[in-house]
Amino acid sequence: MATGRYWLIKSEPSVYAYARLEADGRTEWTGVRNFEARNNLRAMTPGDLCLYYHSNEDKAVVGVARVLSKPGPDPTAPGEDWASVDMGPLVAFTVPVTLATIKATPALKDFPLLTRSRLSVTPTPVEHFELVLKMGQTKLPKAPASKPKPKAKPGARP
DNA sequence: GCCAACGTTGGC
DNA sequence: GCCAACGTTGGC
Repeated sequence: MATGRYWLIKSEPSVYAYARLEADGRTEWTGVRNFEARNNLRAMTPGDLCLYYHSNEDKAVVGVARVLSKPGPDPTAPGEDWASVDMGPLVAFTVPVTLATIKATPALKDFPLLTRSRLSVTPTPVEHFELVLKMGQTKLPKAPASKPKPKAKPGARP
């Protein structure tokens, strides 16, 4: 299916904050040194959306990033079997969704951020993605990349 | 700054 | 192939 998958990626804000991704416009997501996280990176396809979590200092999901390239080798580990992808900013959350809030939300008790707390790249079920987005009082920008226009609902607005 | 969780390494 | 030791992540 053309519809992309959903992920959660982590970064310490002092190392690479979401605001910096917005300033840069695009960055190569490198430095993942965990096999499972690497395999998750390799499963990404362009257009996939990632919740962007600030670990340590903020402990909150602060925005949505978008995968801009196919996965490739991680240039920061030449000759080794790691992976990277290009990421770009999509939208910053109106309100950060804190870890405390997530933990206090029963519908998110199986959110991989909680159940796989030490993994820096985790797949995220679409319902978790949408709920966190809603909790961040944020909507995705309309018609991002290569998706067909949404169909008008029959008998909708005048 | 401490500590729990857990992935990774290396000895046997 | 098991398991203890070690290192790292990340919350508190």
